[in-house]
Amino acid sequence: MIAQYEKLFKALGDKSRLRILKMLELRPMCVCEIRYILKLSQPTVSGHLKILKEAGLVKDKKNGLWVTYSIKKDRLNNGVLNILKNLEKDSQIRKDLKLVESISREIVSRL
Amino acid sequence: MIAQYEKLFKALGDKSRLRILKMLELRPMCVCEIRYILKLSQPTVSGHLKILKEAGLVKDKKNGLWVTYSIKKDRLNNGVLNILKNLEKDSQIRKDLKLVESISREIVSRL
DNA sequence: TTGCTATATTTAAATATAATTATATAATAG
DNA sequence: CTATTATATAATTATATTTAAATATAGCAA
Repeated sequence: MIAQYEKLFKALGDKSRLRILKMLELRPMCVCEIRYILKLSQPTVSGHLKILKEAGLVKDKKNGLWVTYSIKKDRLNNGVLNILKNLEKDSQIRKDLKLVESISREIVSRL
Repeated sequence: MIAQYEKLFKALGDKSRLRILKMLELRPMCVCEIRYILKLSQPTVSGHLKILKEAGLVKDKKNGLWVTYSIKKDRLNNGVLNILKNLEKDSQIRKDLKLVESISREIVSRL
C-alpha cells in the first residue's frame, strides 16, 4: 500500500509528467499531441504515459491506430489535481494549455 | 514554480520519507527518534529530513543539541496530508505510529 | 581546555531514472 | 500481400538518487 503511494508521487515528481497531467485535465489527448507540445521524442512521451498509467493517474483507450489518454477520475486523483490547481499560474503550463486548445491530432500527426 | 512542485512530489516519492511524515503528523520528533524507528543510519535520516525541509513539508527547531522536526502547516501541505490519510491503514505505518507513542528522545538517544 | 553527544555534511558505491536511437507491434490503406 | 502510420518496447548513455562510512560541526559537561 505504501508502495503504491510511492509510485504515485514518483510519477508526479517529474516536470514533463506534471505538464501532461495539466493538459489532460483540459481534455483527452493522443500521444502525438502530447509529443508535439512537450517536444520530446515519441518513445519518451510513451514512457511517461506508462508511468502515469501505472501510478493510477491516467487511463488509455485505443481507437484504431490512436491511443487516447485521459485523467482517471477517483477520489485520490481529485485530491492530487486539487493540489495541482495552483500550477495554472505557471507560465509554462499556461503556454501548454493554450497550445492544447489550438491543435488537433489530425494536424499534429502529420508533422 | 513547476520546479517547486516537482521537488515536493520527489520528496514524497520515497517510502522512508512518507513514513517520517506520518510520524511527524502525530508529534514533533528529533532525528534520533526517527532513526530508531526507520532503522537507518543517522546521516541517511538527516538527508531525508533535509529533502523534506527543502520541499517545504517540514520545519526544524534547534534546542541545544537536539533538532526537532515537525510538519509545516500550510494550505498546500494540508492537501498533501489529506491525500496521505488513507496510509493509516498500512500495517507498516501503524507499527511506526505505535512505536512513536512508546518512545522518547531520552530513551532512544542512548542506545 | 578536553571529552562526549546529537546532528549535518562529504564521499563513494550501488541503483534508479530520463533521454535518445533503433526496433517492434498493431491497425489501416491500397 | 506490402506500405504507411501511431504507439510501444529495447538498448544505451547520461544523470540523479539512495545509502552507509567517514568526517565535520555545534552544544554541553567536567
